[in-house]
Amino acid sequence: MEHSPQDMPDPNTQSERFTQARAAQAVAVLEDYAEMIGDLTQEMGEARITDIAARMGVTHPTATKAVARLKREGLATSRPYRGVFLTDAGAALAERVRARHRIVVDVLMAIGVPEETAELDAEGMEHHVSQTTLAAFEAFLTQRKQG
Amino acid sequence: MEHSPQDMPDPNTQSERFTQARAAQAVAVLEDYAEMIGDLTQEMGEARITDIAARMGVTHPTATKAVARLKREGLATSRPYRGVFLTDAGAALAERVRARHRIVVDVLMAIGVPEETAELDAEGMEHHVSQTTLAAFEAFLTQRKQG
DNA sequence: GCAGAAATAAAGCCAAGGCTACACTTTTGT
DNA sequence: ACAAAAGTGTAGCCTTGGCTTTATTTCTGC
Repeated sequence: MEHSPQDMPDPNTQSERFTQARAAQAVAVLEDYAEMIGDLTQEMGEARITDIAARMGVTHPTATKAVARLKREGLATSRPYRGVFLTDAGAALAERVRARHRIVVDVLMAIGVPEETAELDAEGMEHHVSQTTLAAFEAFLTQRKQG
Repeated sequence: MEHSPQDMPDPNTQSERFTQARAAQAVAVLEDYAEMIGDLTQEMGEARITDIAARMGVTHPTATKAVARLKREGLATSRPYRGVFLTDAGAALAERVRARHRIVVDVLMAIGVPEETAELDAEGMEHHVSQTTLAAFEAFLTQRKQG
């Protein structure tokens, strides 16, 4: 006797969702580091490995590895014992990430989430917010402001 | 001349956010598999490795490894060549995850995100939704329904 | 200008979560 | 009943992203 999964999405649809979520997660680290380097460059004049590591909550070798990956992906440059700098592509990514982060936090707060919690949760959530969802978020915020 | 990062959160606060996001990510796989096993058990009578793998979008060895981790964590049981079953703890986790998923999807849709996109994005976002945010989501949905 | 402190680099370990390839059960169909 | 198909298990490889330890370089204070 065959049971059929009436209440579940079909296997193909479902597997694509998980696959996509994994893909989003794979770029999350790049996004976070790019944004961090951008912020530090802007605020401190340069982004040093030690500061990056401290703010990301990792040890400096871990930060160094992440920067190596950024360089490999063409998002950053650095020379030994010197700071890290974003390429144009890296800066563009950082800016997109920064904007998206702000919108996610604003939406959470508009819904009633306290600011610190919004910042906390947004840090993980933002990487999974698609273009479509982001557009809906912006529309929602605009409407709230005007209404 | 010293630049001070006036527009950035202090390093400690910020590192805690990233650390927490990483912690959430670490349990995401457990949550996803637990929910999947629960769903399959309910809908098909049992959860077989092949079905789990197909729906998670991975190969069966990968699913087997994940199940091994679930067993190690006391969330599931299985015997060779037989299906996978959730322990009480696993079933409780699956139910929490299922409920949270539904709420996240509902919130996204209430904000104006199309259903399929909501399902897609929720799959990654949900793991980063804290208790506090979840409570705010529920309040938001209730208010919408009543208003 | 030099010694000690701080920062960076380099090497090597670990677990997680993907994969392929191959071996072995179990189920199925005739 | 037994051969073929399907399902499952196991081994081994890769990358990522953590970590510690140890070297090297740069910076700083006197």
